[in-house]
Amino acid sequence: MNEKVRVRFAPSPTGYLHIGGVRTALFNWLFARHHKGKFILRIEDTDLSRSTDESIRQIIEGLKWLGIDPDEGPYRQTERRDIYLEHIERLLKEGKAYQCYCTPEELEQKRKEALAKGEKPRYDGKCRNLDTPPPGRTSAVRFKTTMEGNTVVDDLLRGEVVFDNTELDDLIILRSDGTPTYNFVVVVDDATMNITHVIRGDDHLANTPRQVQLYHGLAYQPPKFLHLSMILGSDKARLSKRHGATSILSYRDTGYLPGAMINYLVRLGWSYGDQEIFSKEELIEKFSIENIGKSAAVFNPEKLLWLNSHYIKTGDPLRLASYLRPHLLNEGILPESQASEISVEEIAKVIPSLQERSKTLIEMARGTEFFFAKEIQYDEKAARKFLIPSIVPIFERLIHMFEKSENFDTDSLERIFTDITEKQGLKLGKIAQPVRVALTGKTVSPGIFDVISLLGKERVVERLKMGIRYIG
RNA sequence: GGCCCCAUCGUCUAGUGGCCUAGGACACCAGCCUCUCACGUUGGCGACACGGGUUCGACUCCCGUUGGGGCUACCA
Repeated sequence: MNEKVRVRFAPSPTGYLHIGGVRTALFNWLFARHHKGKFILRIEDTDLSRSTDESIRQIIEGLKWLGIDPDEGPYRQTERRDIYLEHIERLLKEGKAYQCYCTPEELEQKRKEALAKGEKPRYDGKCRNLDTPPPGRTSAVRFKTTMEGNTVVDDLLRGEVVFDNTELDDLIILRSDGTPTYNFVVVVDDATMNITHVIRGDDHLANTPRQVQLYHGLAYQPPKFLHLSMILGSDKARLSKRHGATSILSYRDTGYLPGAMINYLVRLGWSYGDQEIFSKEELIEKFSIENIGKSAAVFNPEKLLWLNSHYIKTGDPLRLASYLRPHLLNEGILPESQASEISVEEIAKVIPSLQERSKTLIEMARGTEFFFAKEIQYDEKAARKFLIPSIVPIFERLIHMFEKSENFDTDSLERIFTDITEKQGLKLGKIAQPVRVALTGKTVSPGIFDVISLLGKERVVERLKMGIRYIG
C-alpha cells in the first residue's frame, strides 16, 4: 500500500443513490483518505435505457451532502466510448474475441431449454469458430473465455476465491447496438484509470473471474479486490424500497445529520473495538481493511436515529442552525422570505433548549415554533385543562414580577417561581404547565425557564396577558 | 438447480486456542431524577446455528449439515 492508492466509486445511475451504495462509497473514500490516495467518481451509464440524468444529479448531491468528495470525476462511461472500442478492436485483432450473430431471441430460447433440462444456461459457442458470417445479420462481440482450469480471485477480505472455468462462458463485451457491456468497461476503466484497489459490493464477486480473464486478455495487471458484504433489510433480504427509505437524500430530507449517517454506515461492517462514535477525522485516521467484517449487516433504523440524536445533542448550535434552516421552511415554521433572511445566529439561539429533546432536525424545527411564531395557537385540549380561572392571579403575579425584574436569565426566573410556589405552597408543576401552555400553546416544550428567557420579557408578558384574556 | 460468499444477544458488533461465568452499543423492561416532553443514571432481559473432528483445552482451527445472501443477461 505504499504505491499511490487510487480507488473509485462506480454507481450506475439507474435509480436513487441508496444506503448500500453510500456505504461502499464511504469505505472507498476512507481508504483513499487514510492512505492519502485518490478517490474517483465514475458513473457507470453503459445501460442507456435505464440511466437517467436525474439519477446522476442525486448521486452527486448525496455524496456532497455527506462530504464524500471525489478527487477526480465524475467520469461518465458514455464519454469514453472510443477507449472501449479501441480495446475491443485489439481483442478482435488478436483473436481473443469474435463476432456473434446469434439473436437475443435465439439465446433466450436456448436458455429456457437449458433451464428446463435443469442445466446451467451457458452460451454454446456457436459463433466462436464461424468462417463465413451469416448475411444480413447484426452482430455482438464476445470475449473468448478460457474454459479449462480455474480462475483465482485474490480478495483482500476473503482470501483466494477459486472459480472453475467451466462455470464461465463467452460473455458479450459489445452489444449489437454498438455499446459495450459492464463487465468489459469496468475492466477497461479500472485498468486505464490506474485503479489500485477495487472495493465494491459482494454482488460483484461472482463476476470477478470474468473480469480477471479480461484483464489477462487485455494484458493488464488486475487491481486488488475487496468485496464488501451486502446491507440487508430487517427480513434479511437485500435492502430495497420495501424496507422503507433507502434513498440517501430522503434521510437528509427527514432531518438526519450527515455526520450521524456516516457514523452509522461505517459501523455496518467495520469496527474499532467497542467504540461507537467517530468523527470524520478519526475515521480517516483509524480506518483499515483489517477491521472490516465479512458477514452481511442488517440495516437498523433505530440505531441510526440514536446516533442522529447523539449528534444533535452534542452538535455546535451554529452548525446545527444551518442544517435546521431548510426544515424550518419545510415545516412552515418560517415563511420563505423570512427563512432566507434570518441569520444562523438567530436560529442558533433556540437550539440549545431543544438539543436534548430532538432526535431529528424535523422534530427540532417543530419545537422552535413557540420561538418563531408571531402568534401562538393553543392546543385545544391543553388550553382547556390548564388555562382556567384559578390560574389568573398567578399569571398576574408573574406579570408583575417579570415587569419589575431587571434580569431575565434562567436563574433569576427560577427565583421568581420559587418565591411564588413557596408563598402559595404549590408545586412548580402547578404553575409551570399553565405558563407553558400560555407561552407555547402546548403541554410539551423546553424547560419553562428556558422558554421564558428565550422569549424575552415583552413577549412573555404579552402572551400571559393573552392567556388571561382567553380565560376571562 | 449449479457456482460463490457468509454464520456471536432481536439488531450492529468485540473476540485471532486458555484472559469468556462471552464484553460494548441500539432496542426493550424496571427503578431513580424531574416544571411537560425528553436527557441522564442504575439495574435487568438477551447470543457463540447444529453435528463431527483436531487439541491438554475450542466462540476461536478443519470437515459436514442447516440457514441466509449473491451470481448465473446483448443489467450494473
